[in-house]
Amino acid sequence: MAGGKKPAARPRRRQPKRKATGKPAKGKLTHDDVMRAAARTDPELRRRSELLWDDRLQATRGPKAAFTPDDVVAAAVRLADDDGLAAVTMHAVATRLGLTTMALYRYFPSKETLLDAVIDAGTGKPPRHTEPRADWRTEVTRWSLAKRASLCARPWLAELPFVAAPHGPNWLLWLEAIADSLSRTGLAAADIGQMLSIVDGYTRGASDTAVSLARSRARGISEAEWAAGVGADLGRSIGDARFPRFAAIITAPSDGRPRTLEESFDFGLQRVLDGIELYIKSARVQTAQSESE
Amino acid sequence: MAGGKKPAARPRRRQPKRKATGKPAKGKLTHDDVMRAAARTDPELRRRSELLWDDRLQATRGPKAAFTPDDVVAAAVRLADDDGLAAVTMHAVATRLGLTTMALYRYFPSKETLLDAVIDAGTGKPPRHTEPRADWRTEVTRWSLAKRASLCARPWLAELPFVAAPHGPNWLLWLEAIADSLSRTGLAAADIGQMLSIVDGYTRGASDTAVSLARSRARGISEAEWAAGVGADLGRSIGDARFPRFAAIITAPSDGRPRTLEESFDFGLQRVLDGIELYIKSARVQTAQSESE
DNA sequence: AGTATGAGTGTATGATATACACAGTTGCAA
DNA sequence: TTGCAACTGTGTATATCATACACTCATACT
Repeated sequence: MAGGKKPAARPRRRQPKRKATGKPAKGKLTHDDVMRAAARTDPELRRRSELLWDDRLQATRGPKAAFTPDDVVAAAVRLADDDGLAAVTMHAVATRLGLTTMALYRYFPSKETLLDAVIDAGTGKPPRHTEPRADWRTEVTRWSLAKRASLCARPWLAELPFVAAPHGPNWLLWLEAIADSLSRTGLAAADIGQMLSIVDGYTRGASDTAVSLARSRARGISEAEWAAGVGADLGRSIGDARFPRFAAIITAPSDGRPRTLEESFDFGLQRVLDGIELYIKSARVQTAQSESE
Repeated sequence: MAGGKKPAARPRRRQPKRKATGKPAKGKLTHDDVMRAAARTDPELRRRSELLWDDRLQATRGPKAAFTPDDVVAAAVRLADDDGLAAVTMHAVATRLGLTTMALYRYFPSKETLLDAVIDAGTGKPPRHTEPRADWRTEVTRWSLAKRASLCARPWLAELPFVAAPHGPNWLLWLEAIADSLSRTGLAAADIGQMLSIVDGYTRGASDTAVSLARSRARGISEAEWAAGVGADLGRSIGDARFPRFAAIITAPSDGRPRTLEESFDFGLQRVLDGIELYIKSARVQTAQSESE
C-alpha cells in the first residue's frame, strides 16, 4: 500500500519556490510565514521532514534505481509487522529487497529518516467514508475507534517515541478527517482545534492498554498470559498499604458483565464527548446571546 | 532521589511467601489469584517485573558491593537528564560510578532491566498533598497538571515506549493518588477505575506537544526553533487541497490572546472533567432512584 | 584457617549503523 | 559514435554497543 502507483500524479519538486512575497495578510498565518519559519529550524529536523514530503528528483543519468523509496519503506513495514520494530535493521531491509546493506543509503540518508517514512506508512490513511455522513458525534466516535484499531494493528508503532517523529502526510490526513467531522458542530475553527486535541489525546492515551495487548500477541504471547502479566503488576497493590484506593478498584466486583477493553475505551470516549457536547451547547448559547444584543 | 536512604525500612525478601490458601473469596480477585496468574506469565516479563518490586537478598559472603542498585539507577537518570536517553549506555553509567562496564551486570542482568528501573525512577512520586484537601475536581485537575509537568520534566521518558515497560511502584503511586481523589465523587470502585483511565489517558495523550517542546529544549533548541519546526509540518496543510479543514484551523484568527500550550491543555482537561461530572450526576440520580423504589 | 560466595576486571564476540573507495551502467553532449 | 558525468550498487573498514566468559581477589561463615 504505502504510496500506491501513480508516478505521474505529483508535480512538486525540491526547489527554492520563492514566490514574490506579497502583503502579510493581516494576522493570519500564511504559507510563506511558515516556510520562512521553517528555514530557521533545526537543520536536522528539517532534513528529516523534507524526505517525507518532497519527492526526490528523478535522476536522468546513470542506471535506474531498482526500487523506489516506497518499496524500501514497504519492505521495512513488512519486517516490523512480522517480527517487531527490532527486526528492522538496515541489513534486514536490504536483504529483503535483495540488496546489500549499503545500497539502502542510496534511498535514505540514514536509518532515522527511513524510520520516519516507516512511521508515516505504518500510520496509514484514515478509513474512507463508506457509510453516509452522520452527526458529528457518530463520526467522531467512528474516527476514534478507527484510530485505536489502527494503533493496535501496528503495535510496533508504540515502540517508537511518537513525540520524536516528524509528522507526515498520513498523520495530517487523520487530523483532517476528524477536523472535517468536527466542523459539523458549527464551532469556530480555533475551537475545533481544541476539540480535536481532546479527542486525539484521549484516543492515543487511552489506547495503550490495548496496544500493549496487541504487542504481546504479536510476540506470540496469549491473551491469558498477557492478562496474567498485567495482573501481576497491578496486583502488587492488593497487599500493599501504599495503594488502598487502587487495590479497591482492582478487587471491585464487576457487577454484571466484565467490560472488555473496547467497551471501556468507548465508555470513556462517550464521557469525553459529553464534555465536548456540553461546550458546544454553551458556545451556541453565547453566540445566540451576543447576536441578540 | 530515586529511592532515598533508608536501608532498614524494607523487610521484604524474595521468598516463597506461600500463605495457607484459604477460601477463594467469592468473585473477588485476590492477591493469590494474581500471583498464581503471574506464575503462568511470560517468563521474561516476570523477571523484569521482579526486579522492580523485590529486593534482592543481601549477600552474606564475599565483598560488599560498592553501590546499591538505586545508585546505579540514579547515575543512569542523571545521564538521561543531562544528555538524553541515548547517552545512557552501560559504559557511560559504569564510568559515572567509577566502575567498568561489566560490573553493572552484577546489579542488573541486562540493560533492559536497568531501563525498567530507570523508567520507574524517572516517573517519580506524585507530589505530596501540601494544600488542604479539596473537591474531587480541583484535586484531579492538580493531579493532571502535575503529571503533565512531570512528563515534561523528564522528556526522555517519551523516548521510551511507555507501553512496553512493566509498571513499577511509582507508577502505581500516581494511580493511587488520582484514585484517592476520585473516591470523593462517591462513585463505585469500578466506575472510579473508568474515570481514572479517562483522565490518565487524556493527560498522557494530550501532553505530547509539550513533551516534544521540552525534549527539543533539552537538546538545546530554542522555543522559536521548535515552533518553526512544528509549524513547518503543520503548515504543509495550508497550500494542500487534501487538508482544507485542518488548514482552516491552522490559519484561524486567534481571536484575542493566543492560548499557551498550558492553557490549551487545561481547557481540554476541563471539558473532559465536564463529561465526568455529568456522569457522576447521572449516577447519583440512578442510585437515588433505585433506592426510592 | 579454610573455603564457598560473590564483586569487580579484562578480553572477546557479534550485532549494528555508517563512512569510504570502487565498479559497473546509463544517457546526454561533443 | 564516443566519452564522460552522474548515478546505482558492492565490499570493506570502523566505531559503538551489549554482553558472554574466564579470571582475580576480598570477605565472612564453617
